[in-house]
Amino acid sequence: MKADSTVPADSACTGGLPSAALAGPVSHAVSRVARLHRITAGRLLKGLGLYPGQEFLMMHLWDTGAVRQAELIKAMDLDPSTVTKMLQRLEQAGHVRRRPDPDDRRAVLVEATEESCALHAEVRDAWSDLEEHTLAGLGPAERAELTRLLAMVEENLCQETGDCPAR
Amino acid sequence: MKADSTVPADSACTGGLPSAALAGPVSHAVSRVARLHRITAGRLLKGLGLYPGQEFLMMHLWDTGAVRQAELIKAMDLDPSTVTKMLQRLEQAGHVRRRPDPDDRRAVLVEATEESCALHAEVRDAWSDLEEHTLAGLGPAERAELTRLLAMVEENLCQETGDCPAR
DNA sequence: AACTTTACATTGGTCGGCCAATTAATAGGT
DNA sequence: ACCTATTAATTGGCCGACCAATGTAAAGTT
Repeated sequence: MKADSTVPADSACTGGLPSAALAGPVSHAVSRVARLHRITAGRLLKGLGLYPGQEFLMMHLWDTGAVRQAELIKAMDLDPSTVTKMLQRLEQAGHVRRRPDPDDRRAVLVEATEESCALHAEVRDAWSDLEEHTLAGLGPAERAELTRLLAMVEENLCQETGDCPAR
Repeated sequence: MKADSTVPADSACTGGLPSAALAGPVSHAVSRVARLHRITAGRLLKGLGLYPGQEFLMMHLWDTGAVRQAELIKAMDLDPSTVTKMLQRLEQAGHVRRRPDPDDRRAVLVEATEESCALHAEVRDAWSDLEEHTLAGLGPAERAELTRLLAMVEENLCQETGDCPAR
């Protein structure tokens, strides 16, 4: 007998409804998509010696050149401690260099190393791949609409959490 | 002088383009929305003694009653080690009970505790709040469209990552 | 000048989440 | 029966990300 694991015998406190997707279908979808998206990004980035999340930081550094860490934190909109630890790892990996700011002795200047510049194009390619995999099968209008709707959702959530760039 | 941090002096290897949002606008948006969504969920769940991610698991347990851990892993589509650790914490918090499966001595049966049932409604309410905050300002048609587009994206990504339920 | 507040960065702890490797028990094949 | 997969779950290690608390340096106040 194959173990009838599909008969929970109405055990605990089941109200009889499939709670998860029912209480918040979009929230549910957002969570799942986010996870899959991150995994995909991770796979693409793995060969480049980066972990998902680090690309953002590197991209920003490649764009801006040397910046104060505080600026970076504000731009990425992440917790300061998160950035500190990411930078420690990125520095040890040779992707980033840090030096004290001569003008402000508590600040730190951060910049991408020359070696990391080789990654620049590869990361961009990886992200193009990611974007394409993500949006495969969606037409231009659908992509535009998705972008618009996500922007609205982001706006909603960021004025809720308080820490959004546009404020 | 206030440190002209906006003049990187064309330092590193800047191609002159804002890489991040340019290489993958939707991917970028997905990442940001996901983070904000998770933070919001965390805030709502904090009072209930749950951390973001745990609601899914609990909701599933509330729905199904006692299940084998392997079933749970398949249903949540998470890494086995992730589930193990989550369950250890949830067990210690008193939300979950585990016992060996008599029919299969390597398997473990998991179920929500009676005390956790009090959370059931609260979690559902929290998720309703979350859903509402997320979708504020979007009309029914827009919500439907967003749901549809997210489902397409999820389909794309899950057949890419390999571990998707519908397969 | 001395004091207070604010800003910058770090450390320590916790959680979700992944991967890789391990142990134990069930199935399968010969 | 024996030996070999295959499956179930755990452990340890790592990373992103959060919060809380700390120490230091710069601004602002009196």
